[in-house]
Parts: sequence; structure tokens; C-alpha cells
Amino acid sequence: MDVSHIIDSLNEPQREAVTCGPSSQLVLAGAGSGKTRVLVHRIAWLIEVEQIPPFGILAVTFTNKAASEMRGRIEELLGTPAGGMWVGTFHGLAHRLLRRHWQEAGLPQQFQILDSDDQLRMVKRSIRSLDLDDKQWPPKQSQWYINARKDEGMRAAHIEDMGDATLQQLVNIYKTYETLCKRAGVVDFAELLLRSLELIRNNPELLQHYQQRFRHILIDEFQDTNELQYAWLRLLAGTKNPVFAVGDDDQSIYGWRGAKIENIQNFSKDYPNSRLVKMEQNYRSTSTILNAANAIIANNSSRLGKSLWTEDEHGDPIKLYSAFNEIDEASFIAGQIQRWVELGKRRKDAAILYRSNAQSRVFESTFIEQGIPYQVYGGQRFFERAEIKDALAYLRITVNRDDDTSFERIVNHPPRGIGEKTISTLRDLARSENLSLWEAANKSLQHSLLNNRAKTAIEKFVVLINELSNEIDSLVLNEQVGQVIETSCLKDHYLKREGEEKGKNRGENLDELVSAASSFNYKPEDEHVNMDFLSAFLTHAALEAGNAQGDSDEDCVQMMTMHSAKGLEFPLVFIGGLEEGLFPHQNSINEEGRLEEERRLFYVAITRARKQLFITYAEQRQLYGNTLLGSPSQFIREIPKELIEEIRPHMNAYSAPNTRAYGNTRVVEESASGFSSGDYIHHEKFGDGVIITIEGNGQSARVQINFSNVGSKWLVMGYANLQKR
DNA sequence: ATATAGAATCTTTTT
DNA sequence: GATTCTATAT
Repeated sequence: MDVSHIIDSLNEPQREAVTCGPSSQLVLAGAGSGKTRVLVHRIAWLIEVEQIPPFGILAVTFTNKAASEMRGRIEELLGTPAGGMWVGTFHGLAHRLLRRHWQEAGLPQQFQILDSDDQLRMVKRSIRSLDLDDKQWPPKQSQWYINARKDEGMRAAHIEDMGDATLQQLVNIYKTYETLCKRAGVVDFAELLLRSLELIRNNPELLQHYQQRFRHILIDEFQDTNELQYAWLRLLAGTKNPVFAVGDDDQSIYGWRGAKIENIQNFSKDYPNSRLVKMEQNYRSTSTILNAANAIIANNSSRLGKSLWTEDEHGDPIKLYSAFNEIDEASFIAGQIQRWVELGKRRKDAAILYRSNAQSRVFESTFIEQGIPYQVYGGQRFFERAEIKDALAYLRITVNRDDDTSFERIVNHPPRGIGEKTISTLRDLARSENLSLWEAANKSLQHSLLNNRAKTAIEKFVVLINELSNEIDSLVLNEQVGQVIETSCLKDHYLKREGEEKGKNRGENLDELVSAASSFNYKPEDEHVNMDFLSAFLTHAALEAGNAQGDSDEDCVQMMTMHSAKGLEFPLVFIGGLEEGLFPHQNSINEEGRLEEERRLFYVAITRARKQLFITYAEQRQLYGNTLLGSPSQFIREIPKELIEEIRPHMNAYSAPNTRAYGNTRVVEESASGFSSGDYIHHEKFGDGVIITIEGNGQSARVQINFSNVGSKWLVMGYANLQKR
């Protein structure tokens, strides 16, 4: 058999990974080492050489983009569609399992998916229904708590509160939230995974069926898996099926949202007979860039250990520019890009990376001023826009009347005279009789529990939804969407309330929703999943919220956070804001684990560059209204000096000793109290520390102090009684 | 039900 | 500084 098309283009370690027998493997794939290529070729090898039917392969990724890219490349390599193969995101595949086995999973057939925004509303309702003050129990925090527990595989019932009142209350909120979701027939993102894990764990026949089916499991970006996702994988793989995990511990930058770098570190223990392959040859960057990346990441402990190399040339040194302030930084970068363009290069080959989104503002205004086209990544996504979610909520409630999240969203939107008081009557009724809001509304009508005005309004709403539901029953998807927009009068509402500009824009988005529905081609590829078009479309909207912005056809400079740059590459890269406190971010500086994650982020950012890398920092920066004096990031000093060329070395990042051991940012203005940030102080109770920030003046000023024993605290100057040291 | 003012918040993000 | 939420008035 001719396997040359599969293995010829591979280097030694890649080939080793691709052609390996049926044992589990951990492929440590450094940045730019051909990670996707190995996954794709491995699957082709399994199908063509090992004669595994596509049916027997499960390949998991994190994003829809990665999944569709993988499928596309596999089919290209095979020259035929790989039908029956399961390729998708964790959430997409878990969703599929739940649709297939909704009964065993204890879900209604028409269950809907909550996105984070819907989830937050639901958490708010849970808190309110417990009569808790949402000042004291911030919904965001509760949402975070619930998701964190679910990501660990924990239900409210599993949590021991150990007599801790706060914890007890959080568990209560979690419990109530579970009840409300069940009653509404909705599941959140984490629930998709947890529920499907429980589904196969509690149904031995099902588990056996899938374990026998999926003889090979492959996982991309393994370092980003959380506890729940890894448990899900291991359960599906069982003891016999090999797991092919590809990842890079040095690129683990999502610990803050539950990713467990430990998973990749423990893989070899969990699969004792597994093989380890390291792919260290880089096909992207110059050796200068790689040497810098290697040197930086070497400062991290507990790595699996990897060192990138290339056959490419040295290339230009890394350029370091110390800007006077953030405006100077932006115009320096703009100037460099102008030069790049004058050399005949494309703007879209240049990228500006930064730590936090707030930094994009100055870049944007500078680029607008100079007339340089640019594109900012991230931000609002299509299906998350308010007007789109409104229309979807109408659609959802026609599918499932008990969907309380949708009910609350649209019951008085556009306004139809149903006020807070009426709604809260319905909520109380729903709570005491264990009904959905829709059921409560109907009951209140039957038993005349409302005053006349409210009664008429509610009646009108109920009739509206029922009629809408009938009307669209016989229509095709895009007509259904159009009808909903028509009947709901959403367009008029927005136009009236938000004026020409904004309202018109919302209207256009609603039109866009109709065209999205027209071009939505749902092919029921899974004969065991029986979804109508509308449900499939609603699922699609929740699970694939769409790109934050369409690809512009114009030649644009790319601006994005370092996080969203992962997986991309650009010939010319600028990394801005290399100041202590900004990057590494203040909140990460004092914890070793988090500092290492910041360093990995820097490693990711650096390895995006192919040919030329610029690093900039500002000595002075306006941030949130105050002017901060920053000192160069400690990361700059981790780059070997000989790889760097300082462009305007009037404040030498190397020779200037970093005298301030802590925050390194200080407010310029001396506050009237005689203290300023950077001062070393002593506090009677908390001990020694250093002032990081001062907000306000005199005795009423709020000061943030980093104490060596108790960490960072906010104190009021008048009460703190600080002593200078 | 909306308009306005004051307060609070400001790291990273996919599903 | 900019935006988004919340309380209060009309």
C-alpha cells in the first residue's frame, strides 16, 4: 500500500507519532511544530493503513473553528468525506450524546441551551427567589462558583459546606439554579459536559456501546482541558482504546478558567503504557525569536521540558522600544507599520498584541488619525447581540413554553404594559406552585389573580405567543424567523427607542438573522438525532455564536489580545505594554503559579512572530483615569541581551536596576496625605507592605497596599494609620 | 415607562 | 476615562 502521501512530508518525530501502533500517545507539540498536521495525518493513517473505519474515530477540539479546519484537512488528505467520524468540540459532541439519549439523560426532548448571558439571568433569578440580596451575593460570582463546581464534576448535592455559612449559601444558590434549569428544560455549557458524563457513567450498556465504537480518541490542545473534560475523555476511552493527546504545557494560558495543566503533566501516569513524542522543530520563526522564547520559558518550573529549534536563519534582532507614554508607543508602532507597507508588505501580515483589551483604544485612535486600516479581534458576536437574542427568545418560547429565561426576556419587550409588579406576582406564583412562568401566567388568568389591566396585558401576550406558534408551524426556517421579527415588532421598537443610527443598525442585524436562517443548512448527519430545523438552528446559535467580526476583505493591521492570538502567526508582530503590573498583570505578580501562566502567555505571544518582533513599553501610561509610572516588565530582562536591539535606550531596561520589588507602578501625583505609591509602609495589624495605588486625596483616599504577609488589601487612609518605613 | 444622574467597575474567553 | 449598571425622579 502506498502511504507516501501520509508520511512523506513529515519529519522524524512527526512520523513517529503518526505511524505509531495502537497505544496511547502524548505528543508534546511546541509552537509552530505542526500540531494540526500530525493530528490530521494520524487520522488518515488510522483510516487508510490501520483500516479503522471513520465511524470508529472520535476527535475533540475546543473551538468550532479548529474542528471544522481539522475535518476539512482530513477530507482533503483522504480525498473523500469522512462520514461517520465524530469530529467536534467537547460541547458539540456532548450535546450530540444528550440529543441521542435525552430520555436516559433525564432531559425533555426539546431542551435548549443557555449561553453565559442567559445563565447569568438564571442565576439572578435563583438568588432573588431565595430572597437574597444581590449586593451581598453578586450573581457574577455565583455564576462563576457554579461553573467552577460543574467543571470539577460536582453537583450541589455533592458539596460539603462544613458549616461555612457563605459556602452554604452558595450551595443553596447552586441548588435553586439546578431546580430552575430543570423546570425550564434548559442546560448551560458546563451542564452539557457534566450531564453527558453522568449519562454514560450511569448507563453501562451505553458506555460499552460507545467504548466499542470509538476505538481511537484524539484530542487537540490537551493542555486546555479541565477536570471534567479529561474525566469525560477517560471514561469514553475506557481501558482499551488508545488516546492520542496533542498539546503543549508551555502554551497553557487558560488556568484561570479551569484548565488543568496537571492533566498534561499526569497523562503518562494515567496511561502507563503510553508513549511520549516531542516535536521541537519549529517551521515558523527565525532562530532569534525561538531563542528568546526558549530563554523565557526556561524560567518556569515543573515543565515537561522542550526546546524549540529551526533550520531557519537568525533573522533580525528583537527590537525593544521604550516609549515615553502610551501615545508615543502607539505612534511608534504606527510608524513602523507605515515603513513596512512602504516596503510593499501587507498590513494584514502585521499584528499588535496586548495583555488587556483596554489597551486597544489608544492604538485605534492613533491608527484612525493616521488613516491606517485596522481590525480589532474579539468583542460582540453575532448571536450574542441583544436584538438577536430577543428574536431567538421568541423562537425559543414557541418551541418550549417553559423556557423561563426567554419568557422573562420578552414578556415586556417591546413594552406591552407588563410591569415589574405583574412579573413578580407571576414569579411568586411560579415559585410557590412549582410552575414555569408560562404556566403561572395561564394559571393567573384562569383564577383571576391579577387586576384588570395586568390581566389584559398578560392575556394579550399569551395569545400573541400561541398565535405566533401556530403561524410559523407550517413555514420554513427563514420565514419563521422573518415572521417572528414581524409579529414581535422588535424592529419598530428599536427604531423608536434608540433613534435612527443605532436602531437602524439593529434592524439590519435582524435582517441578517433572516439571511443566516436562509443559509443555514442543517443536514441531519446523525440518524439518531431527530431535530427539526428550528431547534437545530437555535442550538447552532447557542453553540456557535459566530465570529466576533467578519473577515474584512480590506488589508488591515490585526489587533488582538495575546490570548486570542494563540494558534495564529504573523510575519511582523508588536507586543505592547510590557510594564510591570500590566504584563505580567498586577493580580498575577504575587502568586508563583499565576506568574508562570503570564510567562507562558508571553511565550505564546513571542512565538506568533515569524520574521520580526517588536517589544514596547511605556514609562508613563494613562490607565483608568490615572497616570501611572511603570517600570519595564521583568519579562524583558528574561530575554538574552544579545537578541535585543534597543531602539531608544534612554531608559535602559537592563541597566536600570529594578528597585521596586512589588507593584512597580506608582501614581504620579503625590497625594495630600504625604504618601505616594511605591512607598514602603508599616501597618499595625497587617505588618509591612508597599503602596500600590492611591485613589482620591487626603484622609478619605483609598489605598491599595501589598502586604508581605497577607497579600493585597484596600484601606482608607484616614483609618489605616500607616507608618513610613 | 423612561430619563437622568450618580455609582461602580475596569485581565485574559470559548462553548 | 469610558462604559455599564442602579436608584431615583418625573
